[in-house]
Formats: sequence, C-alpha cells, structure tokens
Amino acid sequence: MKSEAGAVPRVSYLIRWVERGLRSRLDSTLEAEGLSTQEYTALSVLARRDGLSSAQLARRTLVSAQAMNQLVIALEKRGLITRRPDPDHGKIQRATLTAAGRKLVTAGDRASAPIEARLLSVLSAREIEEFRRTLTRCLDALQTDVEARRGEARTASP
Amino acid sequence: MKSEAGAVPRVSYLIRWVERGLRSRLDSTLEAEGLSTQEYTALSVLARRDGLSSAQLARRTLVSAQAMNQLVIALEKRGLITRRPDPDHGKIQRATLTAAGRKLVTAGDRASAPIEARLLSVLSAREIEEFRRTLTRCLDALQTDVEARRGEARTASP
DNA sequence: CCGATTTCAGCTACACTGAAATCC
DNA sequence: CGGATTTCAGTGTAGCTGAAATCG
Repeated sequence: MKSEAGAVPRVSYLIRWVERGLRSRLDSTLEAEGLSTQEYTALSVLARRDGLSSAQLARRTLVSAQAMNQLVIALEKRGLITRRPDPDHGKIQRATLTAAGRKLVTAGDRASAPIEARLLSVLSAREIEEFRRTLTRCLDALQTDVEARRGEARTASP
Repeated sequence: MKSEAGAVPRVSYLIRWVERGLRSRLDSTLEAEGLSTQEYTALSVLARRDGLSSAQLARRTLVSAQAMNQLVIALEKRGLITRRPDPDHGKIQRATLTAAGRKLVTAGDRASAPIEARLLSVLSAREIEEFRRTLTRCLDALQTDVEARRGEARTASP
C-alpha cells in the first residue's frame, strides 16, 4: 500500500497539469474574441444560471467573493451583463447577460469547443460521462468542505 | 445533442474549479512546511523520477521552460536539490534531491495527504483508479498536442 | 546554422487579504 | 448584533514573453 501510494502521481497533480494545459490554450483562443478565460467562464455560468449574484458565482467557482465581484463589475462596465438588486434583498445584485454578452458567450463557445474536444478526444462517450460526474462529485466534496472550514473558523478563532 | 452540450458545464470548467479548490488548500497546508505548492510538486516529481532536467519538468507539468527553470534555481539555492551537468551534454542540468529535499517531500506528503483523501473521499477505489487513468490520458493528449502545435508553428510562421 | 537548454530581465494577470459600508 | 453581500484598496506572486548565451 505504501509503495502504491508513493509511486503514482497524486490526482491533485494530474488535475493541475491538465488545467494548465487547458488554460493556456483557452487563453490564446479566447483572446481573439476579446475575452479572458475567467470572463468567459463567468459569462458561461450566467448563460446557464441567470440571475446569480457575484457571491454565488464565487462560491460556485471556488474563488473569493472579492475576486469574483471585481470580475463582475468589469463585465458590467463592458456592457456584457446588467445587474439589478434582488427584490427581497436590496444589497444583493443579480446579474443577467445582455444581448452583447450572449453573443460573446456564443463566440467563446465556438472558439473553445475544439479545445474541449481535443481534451476528450481520447475518451469514449461513456468515459466522458463518468469523468464529468466524477469531477462534479469532487467539486461538491470541496465545496461542502469550504462550508465546514468556515464553520470551524467561526467556532475556533478567538 | 445541441441542448445537451449547452446545458452541462464544460469539463474544462470543472477541472479548473476543482484545481482552484485544491490549490488554495494545498497552499495553506504546505506553507506550514515552508513550501509553496509548485515547489512541492517539483520536488515530488523528482522524488519519483530522479535526474530530470528543468526543461523536462516543464514539459511534464505544462508550464514554460523559463518558469520551471526559475523554480529549479530557487530550489537549488535552498539546498533542496543539487544539479550536475549531463555527462553527454554539458548544458543540460540534471536535478537530484538532497537529503533535506527528500525530508521536505516527506513532510509535504504527510501534510497534503488529507487533502487528496478529502477530494477522493466521495469516490470508490475503482472510481479513483479510473479517474487517475482518465486524467493521465487527457494529459497525454494535451502534451502530444503541444508537440503538434510546435510543429505547426515551425512550418507555418514565416 | 539549427534546435534545445539554460539564464536574465521585465511584466502582467489573477486572485488574495484587509477594511468598510450596506442590508436583513 | 450577527451574518452575508458588495465595494475599495493594497498586495503578492505565479507564470508569461523576450532576448541572449551555451552546447551538440
């Protein structure tokens, strides 16, 4: 067991390396559309889940609320999204894609599709499905862990 | 098919988000050992594959040769690795862990094991194995793609 | 001369922490 | 008052590109 665990690269590494490979490719392709990868990502999420607040987006993508908020503000300034206060809670700003935003997402989708396809080209349809499910479950595990850690911090820190 | 593709988050996103979640956790745990995540990663790879050059490390982890070299130089300055020229090629510097380096890798392994375990806690042993294999194959696909792109650039750019 | 490795230098994008205001 | 959201400000650093030297 000891030799097994030590001899194989950690899954964490593999994920990072794959992420790096994808990231650089996405960056250069999306640049042509005038989008950074994180801008495109945020817009994509909004395309599927309209009306999320920046705090919600931050939790979903495991970045800090401040980092995401900054991004959202920039997107609004560029006219790619609009934000309006939640009817029940005036502080919460819910974001929606503008027509320009939707258009850019579509362009980004087209530009990035070959990269995703390339990544998955070595997998069968069944494997892709399982891969996606596995990643989703891992993400859930990490997200609930965030909440658990928040809970600890609340009770532990003086 | 159209609706399927649009309705589900891209695998690329999922990978990035999981990577983010892992990264922040690894950063804070390893910091206690005086290691950054990439330092620890480079040391780990060397622990398994002794004598790699920084250029080889860079290719393996899909970062630029310059970025990796910088890291390797820092590791040498800290006395965690030594480098000696390849016998057949005086320019190539092959890296080896020092005793201090091996010790730190072990400490890092201990510190990071719970994080990896947490990530995989929601998966069965069989799923973990398949996950690892899938990630490895994706990494291979991206790495060979790098070489392909290098080839294109060589023949395409004037 | 070409290709790969290493190195130095400058730079930027991304995301972080801290602190404060607002809202329920 | 506590907890969440948003915002402003300061900060750090990981990784990039460019350019040059070395080597086979």
